[in-house]
Amino acid sequence: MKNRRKSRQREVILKVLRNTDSHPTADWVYEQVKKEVPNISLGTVYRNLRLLTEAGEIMELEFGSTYSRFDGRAENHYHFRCDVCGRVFDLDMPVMEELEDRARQAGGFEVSRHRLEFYGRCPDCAGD
Amino acid sequence: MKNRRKSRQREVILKVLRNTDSHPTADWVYEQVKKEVPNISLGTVYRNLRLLTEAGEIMELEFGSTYSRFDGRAENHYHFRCDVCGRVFDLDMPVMEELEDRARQAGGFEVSRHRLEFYGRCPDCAGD
DNA sequence: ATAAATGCAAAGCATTTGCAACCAT
DNA sequence: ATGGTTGCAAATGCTTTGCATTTAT
Repeated sequence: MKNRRKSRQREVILKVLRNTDSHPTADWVYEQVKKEVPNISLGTVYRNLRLLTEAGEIMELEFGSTYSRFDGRAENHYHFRCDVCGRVFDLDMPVMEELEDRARQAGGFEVSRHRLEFYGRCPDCAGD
Repeated sequence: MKNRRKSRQREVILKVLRNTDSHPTADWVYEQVKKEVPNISLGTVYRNLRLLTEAGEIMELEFGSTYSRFDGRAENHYHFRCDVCGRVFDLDMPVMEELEDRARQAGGFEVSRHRLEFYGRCPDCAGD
């Protein structure tokens, strides 16, 4: 791993992500960070989102095929994605490490992590 | 839903997907189908992959951010993705509908489906 | 006859990258 | 001084789309 220097841009990006639970896209993060660092470029946002993900500081979520969303919480947890409004919610339910044992047995894999997502309608969109 | 006419192209695409368990990309499907329908275009492959997914005949998997992979089995089942070689495997373990109840309780969502994926190393890549 | 499906090529669009300037250590 | 970081813009690369033509029903 490369030596990392700190940068204003990266710090603000991380702060923005830590202060929202909205699972924003790279572009949304860019817009927010611009308020504090007006001349930051989108490329820098992408580069730092990658670095922060690699460093285990944040989590990258790939839902629809278009763009990724980012989560300021890096520890494993589960998500719910609303089919109607597209919002992503963190779920308050325990992470079940046992599931990984079943996957190990199922195919002789070395399992290091898992991802569980639910889909449907959120309370706000329930009546559509 | 629109009326569907049958087309040679769509039939071959579905056949290719049903006869492999390799979770191919759109481009791989395109290359295979070309052997039987030499002048098919990539656009047609994409259009039909979409139609087949909407019709519930196949399943679209979004793993890495770049391209989607497709699975000829449409019923829910779980997957394992190797971090080293990138291959995706179907897991022979039961689908746990009960998980959806926990998500419902966790946030009052209407849950219609879920997705569970494991990551790590496959047997072939275990010694890296 | 009618509308769905196709091939082709152009367009879209999120993400990546090359490069010179800049800045943290 | 050294090399990680940035802004800018051009480039990528998967996927989508417009359009004239073909084809299934």
